[in-house]
Amino acid sequence: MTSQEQSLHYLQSLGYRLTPQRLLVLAIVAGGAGHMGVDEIHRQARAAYPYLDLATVYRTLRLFKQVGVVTEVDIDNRLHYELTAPGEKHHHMVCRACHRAINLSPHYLEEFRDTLMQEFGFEPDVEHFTVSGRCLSCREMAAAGGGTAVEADVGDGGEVD
Amino acid sequence: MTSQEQSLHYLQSLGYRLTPQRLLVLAIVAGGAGHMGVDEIHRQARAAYPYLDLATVYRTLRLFKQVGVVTEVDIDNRLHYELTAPGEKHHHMVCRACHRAINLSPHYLEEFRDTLMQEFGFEPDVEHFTVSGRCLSCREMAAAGGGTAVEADVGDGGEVD
DNA sequence: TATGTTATCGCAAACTTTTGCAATAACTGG
DNA sequence: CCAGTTATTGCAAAAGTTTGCGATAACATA
Repeated sequence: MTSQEQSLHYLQSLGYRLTPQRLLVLAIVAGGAGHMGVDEIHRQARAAYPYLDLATVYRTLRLFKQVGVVTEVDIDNRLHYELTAPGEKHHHMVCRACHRAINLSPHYLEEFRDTLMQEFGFEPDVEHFTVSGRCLSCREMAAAGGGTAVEADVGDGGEVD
Repeated sequence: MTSQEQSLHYLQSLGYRLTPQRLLVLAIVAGGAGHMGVDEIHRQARAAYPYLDLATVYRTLRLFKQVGVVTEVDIDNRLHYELTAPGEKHHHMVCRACHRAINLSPHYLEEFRDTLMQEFGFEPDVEHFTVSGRCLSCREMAAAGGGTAVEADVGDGGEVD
């Protein structure tokens, strides 16, 4: 049983229905390399099934995220999704300057999570976890370029995961 | 010199201009108790200066956040802002079920931050940090209510901060 | 104080994401 | 396999947030 089929069984066991739209979106996210933007998922989905609406894509991805099938990453104020790889989960550090996403092993979060659970009874969503910040190269660049007030507008950002 | 005036001087020292709109927005956020929604800030601002546009409020708050004057908190997919209190900074845990925000002392983040800096050279924005998850009471409720697939729609959420 | 430069504003429109609603289709039980 | 229940869809519209652009006003210099 592939991991896709597992996800589908899991959805069904939770009482959700298996629709062609959901199969399609899952297949596309599974097929894509790394994080995919919502619009790209929608575009690919339309190629196979032209009637599929953007709202359905959003709803489907929200559901997938809720049950843990996909992982949501916010890159430059836009939602991106990737398959949650069980066993080799990872989180993300997204640079606020170049918008590149760097993988982060869950190991770094475990301690933090445990502390929050013990101290506050608060269960953080480490499944869907993203830290924003500045990556090494952007920090170096900023240090070299020096401190103008008006921040340089950064282009599209580069390859991701 | 009040902390508001300090913020304004700081803005100016970075090369940003001091405009009535910025003074107004800063005063309102400083005057509000706890996190304020963008629309509420806008409404209050309009009372004093009816021409002030929503886009300006957004731009102003984004700038304030960027320079660290305010802290952004995402509550149920809506942006909220509060004054960054230097010396007594805190972060937030936002419950994804009841949307309540619980304060989190920076102490819990320091170690995490140091690790990321050392291992990856990545400087996380712990200034503007929010963990989503489920709070104690919502977890207990979920455990009692048990596992229907369709999640109960949760109301407006309660007091914050 | 007068003048030039340019960051900022207001407005309008775009973009991203969410939501209401009637029609449809997935699952259930007979 | 058929009918009933209701989750899900597509569509349209709203809500929240961002952006382009010409006009304005803040700051610097003289």
